[in-house]
Amino acid sequence: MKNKVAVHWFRQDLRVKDNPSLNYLSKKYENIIGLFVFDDVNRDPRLGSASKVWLCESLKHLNEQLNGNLILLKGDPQECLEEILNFFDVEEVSWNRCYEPWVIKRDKKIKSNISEKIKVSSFNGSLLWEPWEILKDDNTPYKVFTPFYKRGCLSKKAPRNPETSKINFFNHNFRSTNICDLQLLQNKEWESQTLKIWQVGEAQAEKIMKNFLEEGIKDYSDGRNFPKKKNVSRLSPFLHWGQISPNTIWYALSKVNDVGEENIEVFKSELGWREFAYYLNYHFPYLQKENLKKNFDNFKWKNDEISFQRWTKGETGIPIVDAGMRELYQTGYMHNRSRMIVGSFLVKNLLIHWKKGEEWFWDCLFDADAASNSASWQWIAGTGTDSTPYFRIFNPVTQGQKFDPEGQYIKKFVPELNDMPIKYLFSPWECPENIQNEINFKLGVNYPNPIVDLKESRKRALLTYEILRRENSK
DNA sequence: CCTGGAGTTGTCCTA
DNA sequence: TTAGGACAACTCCAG
Repeated sequence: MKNKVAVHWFRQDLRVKDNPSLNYLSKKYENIIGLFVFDDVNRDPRLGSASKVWLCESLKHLNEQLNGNLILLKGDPQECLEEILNFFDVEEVSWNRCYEPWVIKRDKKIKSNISEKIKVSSFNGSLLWEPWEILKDDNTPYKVFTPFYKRGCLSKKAPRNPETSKINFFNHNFRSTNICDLQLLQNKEWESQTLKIWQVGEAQAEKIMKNFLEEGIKDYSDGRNFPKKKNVSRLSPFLHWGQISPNTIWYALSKVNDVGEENIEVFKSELGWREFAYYLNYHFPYLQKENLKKNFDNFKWKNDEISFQRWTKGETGIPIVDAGMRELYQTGYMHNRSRMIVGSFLVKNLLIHWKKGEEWFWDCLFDADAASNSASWQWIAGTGTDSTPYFRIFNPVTQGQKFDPEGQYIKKFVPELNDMPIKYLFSPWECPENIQNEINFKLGVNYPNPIVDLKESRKRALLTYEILRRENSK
């Protein structure tokens, strides 16, 4: 079987290590062609701005890993594949699966079309457990995380062990689009600014993981709640694009010693939440667009564009919320604790539809992931199958005091409040005028008044839910 | 089919 | 100051 050419179609698996499709092909074929298609035809929704930046950087790295032999094309993958099949003497095409509804639909069609002339194989390169393999005894999908994870996943077979093969990428003379011609970048200041704290690529993913396992995992269970601490992995963008496999992380965790079983288990369960999001998106393909809990369909969301804009800019006048939103805009990332706080604030205090928040995150996050993003927004909004109960409304003042006790996170992203005494840092609207004068600060000038009263808006949210409940019981 | 226990991440009030 | 219970009811899940 040697000396034949096979095509590996890269999608959300931009890595060479532990890549099941590549492993499979490399055992059968001497020469492998690596293809990436920027599909701007079928994609739903379109890539967010941050994702485009990440992808652009990633493709540069991947091309280097392939010694410049990555074939980069733009358009409809079906047509691109046909072109390659006509040019080379291709024996087999293979890829790792994606799980978004639109991709499943697209790939199914492509597979049935080209498998008439050529062998096509697909693999699991991005999940620890296939969504269709985890079902309850009655063969229906789980809706609650804990039984899904513990009984559904952990008691099933262990995840695939990571494996890396030696791969020969074919030195070809086929056309390849210049990365710049994909028009992923708009030469905006924002693009280079956000990238500053990141280095993209497979090698970097491994480095970050190693560093996290040495430094961050130690106090993960507790420390992950504090935005200023270095206890979160920040591997999410790499996981999304497959620059590291969850399997690699899963088994690397098992080899870590002396950091406490609890920390390891909690981090593993976070990988479990990622699985759960993909699982929900697979079994409930409307996850991205509609409430999982249908009884929320009549909820009276507010159409408040002005408040929404101020939320996106981090100008709500609530320090911890603004810090989170500015972290997002400035770094393409937001700490998990802040995500919950700003999410709760948008959906409950402002009564703005979770979909609006989901879309903003989609555009700004380097780790923008359709399944995780939608599932998490539905969780915080209370519209998900297994979500926070509606009466649980985060108090951003308390949250700040608890999880940013010294205010370092707030001050980093909201430097206007640098001199604010800690007593008023989380609620500057309570700072008396004489103290404001002392620190040369004026509320409403140097930093905005809060756009809503926290107590009032909390009451209003509870009332709105109460109305929904009554409407539904009619 | 029935039944009982459980459900990521909170807040507020009260004693 | 602090710990404990209420918050509201439902659906999910497993025996």
